[in-house]
Amino acid sequence: MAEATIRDVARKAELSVATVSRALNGFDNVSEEARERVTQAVRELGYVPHAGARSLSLARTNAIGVVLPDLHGEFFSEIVRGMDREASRHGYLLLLSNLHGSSDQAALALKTMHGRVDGLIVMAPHLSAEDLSTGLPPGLPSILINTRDGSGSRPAIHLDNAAGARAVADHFAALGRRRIVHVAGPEGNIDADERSAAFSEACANQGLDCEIVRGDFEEGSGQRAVEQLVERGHRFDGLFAANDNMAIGALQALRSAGLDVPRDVVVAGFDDIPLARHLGLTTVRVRIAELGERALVRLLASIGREDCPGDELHPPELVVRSTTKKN
Amino acid sequence: MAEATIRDVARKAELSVATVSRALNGFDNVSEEARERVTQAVRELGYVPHAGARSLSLARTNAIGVVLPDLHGEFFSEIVRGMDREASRHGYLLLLSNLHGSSDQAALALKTMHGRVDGLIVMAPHLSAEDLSTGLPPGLPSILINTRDGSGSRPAIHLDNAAGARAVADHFAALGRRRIVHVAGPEGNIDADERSAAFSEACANQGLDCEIVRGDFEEGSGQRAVEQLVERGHRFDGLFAANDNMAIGALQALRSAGLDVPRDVVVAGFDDIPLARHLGLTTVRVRIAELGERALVRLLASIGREDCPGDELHPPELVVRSTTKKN
DNA sequence: ACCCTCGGTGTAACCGGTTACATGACGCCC
DNA sequence: GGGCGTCATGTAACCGGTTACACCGAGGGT
Repeated sequence: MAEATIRDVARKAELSVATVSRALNGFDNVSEEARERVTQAVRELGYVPHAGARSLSLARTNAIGVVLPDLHGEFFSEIVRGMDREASRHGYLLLLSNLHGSSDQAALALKTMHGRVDGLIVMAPHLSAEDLSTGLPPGLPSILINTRDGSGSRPAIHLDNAAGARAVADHFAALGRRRIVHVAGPEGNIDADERSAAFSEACANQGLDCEIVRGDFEEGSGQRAVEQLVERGHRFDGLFAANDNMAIGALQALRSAGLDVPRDVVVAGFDDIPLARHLGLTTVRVRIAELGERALVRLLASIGREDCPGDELHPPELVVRSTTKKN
Repeated sequence: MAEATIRDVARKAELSVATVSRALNGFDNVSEEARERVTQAVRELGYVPHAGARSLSLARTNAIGVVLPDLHGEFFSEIVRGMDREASRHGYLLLLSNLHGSSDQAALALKTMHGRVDGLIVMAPHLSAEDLSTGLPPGLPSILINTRDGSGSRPAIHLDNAAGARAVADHFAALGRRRIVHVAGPEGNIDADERSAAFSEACANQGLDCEIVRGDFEEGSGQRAVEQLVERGHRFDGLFAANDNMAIGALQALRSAGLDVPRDVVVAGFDDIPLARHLGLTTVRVRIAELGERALVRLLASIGREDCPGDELHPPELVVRSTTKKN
């Protein structure tokens, strides 16, 4: 039983494909009788329209491409959830592509989307502006999230990493902490870079001593960072990790080393993943799902008519919990 | 600048579309010179092949449809991650569709996939076998996860909910607990139903007293369940929630009520989300990502050649942590 | 010199839908 | 009865690729 096509339906209903197509799409210039015969034939044949073919002739796919880096769990799940919520509200599907790895692979992933989607959401904190502009199919509406883009010519959404980092430095200063450690994210990642640059600047402004060690956004790297600091006898009374994952690893290591949080060391993270709330971790809240939702809204707008390109800066918000609360 | 098509490339390179197509796809019966001219023209025009059109003529999309219910965060993220890992290894993209809501909507979502994907992964614990068989496009390879399917005629993967639930009951019995509460998931959800049925049967076998209250898989419902039990003075020394989310809510409520875990009440959940490890929650480990990975592997197999339909049962594993550890 | 093979190329049909345009039937009005 | 508008329907081109098949020229064997 080969798949039935619209021509099979037309034959069975003794009508032309045009009429069948019109009937299926609810046009009003179709007689009641024809409509009847069509639904009958559809039922008998078990016909299901071929979405791919439809897209081709309509030049419209009702799908949005989502290109994400290989993300730490919570963040990924939340941002996709936000996008999905908005997408399904408007009858769009999400086509997912994780670009693990090299920029060649990234360019390929972007090209693969052409002709499959009506628009593209790209989040690639580790790609250069150049990789991006060569990779992005021209003429395909797209929106960038937390991505380097010199041009400013495309719609983009950025997280205000600097504001978040400053809030943490100010908070530490207000608590009277002076010797701070910052566990940064991987070099070249734009979020990591912005957070670390803004944080050390803010520390300098507040007269805080700030030591930077490098991590990779994974829990284990936060843990190792603290272990090494303790081992070489570095003293500090405040720790800011560039994301919650690393902060959580750091927490464990601090406690293993017999240091009390928040008495001996105050700890803060970044992102506000659900786990942070449960562990009482002070952090910078990002409202990830909203970010995804907003990206989709703007993308749909720019698919509809020409939408103003331009950056949009999402303000984060410091959430103080027990890892920095004086008691 | 309208999008360049393969015919534009052919014109510019002064070749036929056939030769261009062959050159682009790396056939070996193309002269070196022609190949050269094609790459040149492609560069000048900024040509990117139209994946949708390609799919139509090849009858192959290199995409897998994933239909999931509206999932609690961790689970969603993990299972998609597993699928994605395997998919991108084989050059497939994932087309996501969350079927929030009614079974009409579900049927629609399934149909929308026809002609866009080479295969379908469906996880719909709340759909009846009937809804499914009417909704699934025939002729499209598919695999079901944790889904009611009377027929057994399709490839399917099931979680051994019963074994997991029994393991918890046995564990509680071994700890000497007698008065047990089970916070079940939403009625009609196959996972919820299987867990609750197996658990109460196992309790009966072990001579345990088991009270069942209903939740909805969300954290808040676990919390409320405990609050109500405490309020009406129900005494119990063991609690098994049908998932970790609810177990976590229950934990909070127990502590607020001044009950000590594990001394007064032992608590266990189901799923082993990352949070469970951090909170020391005893639970039934599901290896969610592996489940997703495995689904994809089997689906690809059944796309290739005819693959044996049939169930596959994934054994879960009890992980004992501090919420039930005698100290 | 002839035939055959073979490698490179082009023409046109095809995938499964949509839709501009043509057609033909019908009713209405003068 | 002729002209016209309206409505349901059909024919065929089109979306942007792939590919079966035809074609052509060159080289080799006898």
